[in-house]
Amino acid sequence: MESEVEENNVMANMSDVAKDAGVSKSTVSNVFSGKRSISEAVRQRVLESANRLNYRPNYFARSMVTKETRIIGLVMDSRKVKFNQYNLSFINGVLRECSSQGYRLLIDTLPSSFRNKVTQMTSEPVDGEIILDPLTVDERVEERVKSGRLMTIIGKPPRKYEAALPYVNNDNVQAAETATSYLLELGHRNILMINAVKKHTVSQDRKAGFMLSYSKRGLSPDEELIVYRDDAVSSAEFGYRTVMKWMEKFPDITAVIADTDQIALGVYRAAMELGLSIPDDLSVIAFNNDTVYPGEFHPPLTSVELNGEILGQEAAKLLIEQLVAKNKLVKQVTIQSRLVLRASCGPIKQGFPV
Amino acid sequence: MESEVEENNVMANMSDVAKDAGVSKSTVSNVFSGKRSISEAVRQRVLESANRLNYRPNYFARSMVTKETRIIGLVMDSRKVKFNQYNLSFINGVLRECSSQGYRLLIDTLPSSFRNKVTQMTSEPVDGEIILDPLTVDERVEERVKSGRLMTIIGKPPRKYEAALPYVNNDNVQAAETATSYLLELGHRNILMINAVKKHTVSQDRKAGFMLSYSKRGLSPDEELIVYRDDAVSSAEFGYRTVMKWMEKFPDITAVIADTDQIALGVYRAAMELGLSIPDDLSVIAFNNDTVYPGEFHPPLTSVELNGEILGQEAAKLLIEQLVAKNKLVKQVTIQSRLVLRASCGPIKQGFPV
DNA sequence: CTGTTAGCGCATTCAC
DNA sequence: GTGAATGCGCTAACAG
Repeated sequence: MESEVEENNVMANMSDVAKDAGVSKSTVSNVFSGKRSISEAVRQRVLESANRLNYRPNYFARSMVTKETRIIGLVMDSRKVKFNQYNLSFINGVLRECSSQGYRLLIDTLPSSFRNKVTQMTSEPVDGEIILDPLTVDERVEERVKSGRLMTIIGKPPRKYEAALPYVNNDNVQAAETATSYLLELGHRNILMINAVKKHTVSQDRKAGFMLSYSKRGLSPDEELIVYRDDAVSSAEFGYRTVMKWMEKFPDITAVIADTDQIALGVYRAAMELGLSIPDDLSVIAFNNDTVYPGEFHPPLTSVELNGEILGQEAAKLLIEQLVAKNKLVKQVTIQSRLVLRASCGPIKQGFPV
Repeated sequence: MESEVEENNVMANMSDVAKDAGVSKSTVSNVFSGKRSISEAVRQRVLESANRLNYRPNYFARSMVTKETRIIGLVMDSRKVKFNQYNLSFINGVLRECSSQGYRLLIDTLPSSFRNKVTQMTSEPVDGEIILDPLTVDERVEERVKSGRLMTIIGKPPRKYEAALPYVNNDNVQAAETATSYLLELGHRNILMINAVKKHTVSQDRKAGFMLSYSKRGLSPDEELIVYRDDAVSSAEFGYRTVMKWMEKFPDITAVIADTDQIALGVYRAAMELGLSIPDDLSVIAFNNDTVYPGEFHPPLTSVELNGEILGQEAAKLLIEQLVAKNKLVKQVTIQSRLVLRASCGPIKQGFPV
């Protein structure tokens, strides 16, 4: 009993197994690495010994000589130490790809205060990294470019590196255009666009798509109907207040495009309070950020699926491609969004002013 | 130019730095490990050389000799390859603790089909692990106990190891009792309890807390008012349908306890449709699973905060304690839930039957 | 306070 | 097919 426990704690190494199986170390090595074929008899003998001794090749010793870790790093925004729900969909996508290609995922969230201490200044134990929430000027990217580390960015990379770094991103112009066009086709003309925060580039892209959709039809929107989210109140509250306020000033609004699910939550409440039926009196579309499931709205929310998971998966795929190619291949992937029709949009009411 | 790029790609090692700074390898080692004090002059000289050569100590080489990785593994349920939003709060908690103690987090999600291939059978590059979503009989735990690996479990551990393994868990009995007592104190007697799925142990604990609260007051609930969630429809839909159905059969229901935020979403909709005002006609409490922010309900949802983040943080803390102590210390942490009063509950209407 | 030496556990030349 | 050396980059004992 005692000794059993003892054995478990002291990890056997390759020599132990070689000795036990009566073969040389390199034979054991080849059994586990599969690099050279070993006779089935010997193979079995080695595997048995290994099993009996509870042996597994040491991850680090192997990595040290092969110079690869088969670990991918996920680098989050260091200003916050928290993933949000949209990040979660990226992660799940990354995870799916890693899992299918045999990579592990390391969350890199050590504050720079830590990393800059001399005793913490180590190389990262990863083959490459995925950068989340890139900034227009991003020192994480800067630092990695300088030391020649491999990476892929999710989102729009720092302008400086836009042509030099691989990234995956949504086509935000197209996303907004898709939503807008759908509503225009239904006959809506006065569409309230509750946009992202103004300082994020995504809001500019969305505005562009919105405008583009109108102008392609020889129309032009009332720019007063584009309102930017502000951070002061919660998303739902902002959606609610905006609709309440704008509907009063522009009573001929017949449709709303909402930046996120949560905003749509507020839009729904405002509609309810104003006695507006969705979709009969008001059509609603949201850019889906996987926060509230569209099916949990009533009526189910028509949305532009941003596909966070796909983005994450593509990012992982792109990074692993680089690792295998062992050079920095610069490839940019744009994911088109898809409009998923549910029940929150309808044609404009007959007799309404157009 | 050329050579600059070249230098970046070929990682310098300790000997290079030692040579460049004119000192021995061990001096360089000590500068970076901080194990022995080095004269400031030499220290600076070494740091400069390191900086110039873009040197950082190799993570794996260090780990190989120190026998510690300063990496914690997060082991998810291998049947699914996806984190849900409740998992996310655990992760954020774990991350916060890791970040403050200088540990990295490795997501372990490789399918066992992969891990069982001989060429993939390596030791895990972690010092210890946190197990998510434990099952009543869990082979992940089984396997780790056998090989003597350190771990901490979030949730209720397999019965077999309940006394032998460290874990952190909510006090689900207390959580349900708190919610129920609050409503009973407000005068409610007919409380609809929309419970978790029956096969999960949590639903039994919640039922126990519910019953306990009544019996402490010499009351006893109508057990028909305890209904278990089923997986057939979405959470919100289930909440909606249940309230619609039960209110018809038991029109004297004046309060609802909902298993999750999403269910509460459906409860709110049902109330709206039945013309019931919250909280005047119907009080609502939910166990908060961080899915929809309570403030995004209208009126804001009173809830029992399950504190997923705290759970995650405590789990990490517990695991790191073990790592430092270098032995399996068995300690179990129970987190009490807190009732957060918002605006969805009120006293029972006067004149109502009690 | 600094330098020398010997491994950590493995993969990878080579010979056989 | 198999086995004996060499070294990956580092830390930890030494000795000076």
